[in-house]
Amino acid sequence: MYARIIVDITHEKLDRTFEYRVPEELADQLSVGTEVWIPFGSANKERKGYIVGFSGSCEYDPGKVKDILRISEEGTGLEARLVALAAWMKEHYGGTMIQALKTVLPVKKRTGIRRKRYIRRLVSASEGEQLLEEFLHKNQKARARLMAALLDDEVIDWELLTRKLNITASVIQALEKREILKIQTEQVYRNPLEGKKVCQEEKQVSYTPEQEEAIRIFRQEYEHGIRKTYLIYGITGSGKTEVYMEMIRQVVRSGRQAIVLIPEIALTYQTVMRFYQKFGDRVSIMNSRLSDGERYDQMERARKGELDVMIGPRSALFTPFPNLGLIVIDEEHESSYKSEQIPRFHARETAGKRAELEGASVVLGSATPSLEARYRAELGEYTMFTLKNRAGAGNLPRVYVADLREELKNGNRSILSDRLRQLIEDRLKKHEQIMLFLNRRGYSGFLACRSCGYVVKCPHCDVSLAAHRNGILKCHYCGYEQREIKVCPECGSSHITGFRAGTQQIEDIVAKEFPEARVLRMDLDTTREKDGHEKILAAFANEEADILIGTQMIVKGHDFPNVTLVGVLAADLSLYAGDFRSGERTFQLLVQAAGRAGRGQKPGEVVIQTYSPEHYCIVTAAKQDYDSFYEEEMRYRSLMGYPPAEHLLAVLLTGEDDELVGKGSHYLAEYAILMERRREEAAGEEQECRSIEIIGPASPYVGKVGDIYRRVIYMKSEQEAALIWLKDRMEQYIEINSGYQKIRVQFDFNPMNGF
DNA sequence: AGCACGCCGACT
DNA sequence: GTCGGCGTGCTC
Repeated sequence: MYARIIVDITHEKLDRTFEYRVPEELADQLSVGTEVWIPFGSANKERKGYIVGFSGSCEYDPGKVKDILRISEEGTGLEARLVALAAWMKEHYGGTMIQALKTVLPVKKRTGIRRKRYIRRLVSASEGEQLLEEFLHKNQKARARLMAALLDDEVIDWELLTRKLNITASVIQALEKREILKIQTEQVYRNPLEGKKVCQEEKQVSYTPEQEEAIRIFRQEYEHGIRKTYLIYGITGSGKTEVYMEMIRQVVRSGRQAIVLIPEIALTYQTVMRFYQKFGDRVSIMNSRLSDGERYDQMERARKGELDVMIGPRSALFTPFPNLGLIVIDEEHESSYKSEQIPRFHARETAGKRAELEGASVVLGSATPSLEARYRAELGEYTMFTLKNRAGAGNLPRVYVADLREELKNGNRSILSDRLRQLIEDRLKKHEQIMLFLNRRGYSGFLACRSCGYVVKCPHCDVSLAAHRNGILKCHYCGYEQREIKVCPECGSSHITGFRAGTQQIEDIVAKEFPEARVLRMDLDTTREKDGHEKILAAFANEEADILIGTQMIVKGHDFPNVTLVGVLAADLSLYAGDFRSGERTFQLLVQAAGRAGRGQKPGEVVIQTYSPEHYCIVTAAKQDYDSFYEEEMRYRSLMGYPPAEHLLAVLLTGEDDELVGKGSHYLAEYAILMERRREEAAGEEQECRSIEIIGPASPYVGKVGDIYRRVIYMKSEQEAALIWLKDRMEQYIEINSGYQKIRVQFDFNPMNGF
């Protein structure tokens, strides 16, 4: 018997499998995911590897195949469970086992010099010049290149030298021996929370009856060994965090550990401190600002049992706790929980699998639960707790919907409705603050009638068509095309145009209309500088400005007590963004934006400007009525077969040659149809078989990025297993066919953003 | 990543 | 010839 093994995943050049013979005595102890020691390379250096598969015969020259040495002692238990999780991720999200392993076991052992490495020049500039002469004279090109680089900069990082200047490690090492340079590694280890004072005074918290109920049921079930997924649906201010903390305390008390996932953007000092105050130094945080070393150090502390709670974004899900008891996912609906890298896993689903492997529970929380989570709750797979009452003071804001069609009829062509303009004036007088929010996405515009609100949609997919410069309207799901229309088919108006408005333009308009107001703008341009984000928010919090204008980024987190007016300038922009989640995203954004108004003592008001005031997303958001929104949205998803009603697999093909990508996607779609037909025939009378619908290939929203061309094929099915089966077939097909060598194919299950 | 091998100019 | 350094390709 032979095993396919991945050798030491820390090196990218070894990103493939090798075949090894399985010794008789080990045969019954090995399985996929087992960590083993193997001889590798001409020196038979002992290295660790992971088994990713078995076969009876070997493809490689049998004379050269070596034996597995032994099972790695460390690789049992925890490690094996994480590797099993990686195998599940590979299966469910596509990609290679190596990519999956790299995601799950982020920074491997501190073998030698991992982390960031720098080269420092030890000799003086004049000595360096001499050496450079010497190397040039002796025709030692690599050394000369290195020396010249070191004369320009005393310290250079390793990657730059090896990648860009093509200098090999042996050259650097040779010069190190001659004491011309020094190899330095960044090695700063510290607890990111160290130095922050711990005030462990147990504040007496009183819970609302709803909070108490959730805590009681969780405790009861947890004590009885019941492990499952809970969904806490709680409006803003209903005290979800207190509930999580009590649940975590319960779990920690029983000797187990907890992971708390929060969206990167919400990883604020306040949130972390709340946990820190409750759990002291047995809490650690993980964020993108930590260096690899610090991150590894935190992982190591978790593994050794020095921590009880880990807080962090998506990647914290893989914290190697020895005895994991609970995974909390706050703001569960956030799209940042879906990975943009292969494997494109969703933290919610992956947390479910990890919890199952570890014997842990999962708690999801949101004020606007994702359709997926709410649907699972309805199916009875999740237990839902509802927190409808605010824990503290504070009232829900008053929401107005401004009909931009009416404004147009009354001769107002401005970007600000009369209502919004009046309210802005009022707030400026009262010295209260205002947020203006433009929910723009970077997609090409859709076509809408400014007179009646009609939006041109795809007849097959019920998503808006995207306007292209050549006067063609395209559907990016199925490839449907039609000519741009000049007159609205509903009302005959010629005011049918694409939407185009940027934060910059809005800033100009606002400045012109309210010259006395102090305006801050927050978008990609103004936050590019380091900490630009925080600087702007801090300035606004200090009331250095009256009006803050921005995109998505201003509505998440951050309380500004003096903000009493929020204006959503064009709700339609995200409503017709052209993918099946547009409605859900719009509802979430509107509810969140509304939540920004009136966080302090003063009551808040919200103005939602739209051309479609009767659209259910707008109506339900204005009333803050999640349940009605869910009903409507779910009806739409079921009708169209979109997730979570059915499963959707997006296959994204990219490559430098447009024609090649076109052909490749065409053949792949043909092959998928063929396989699907064969699958149906094979299943024959077996009733379990349901069909897969294959749509496309089509050009995605962004048909070309840099010089890379893209195509997308969508596949829908009620059965996830059928889609996984088809994905496996396609992966095989791609591997055998040489035509796909120059095309990258990615799979994305239930994508968050349309392509 | 490490190691072997083949290539190339420099020097005994 | 042959030595030392460079770049490339392979490792089951």
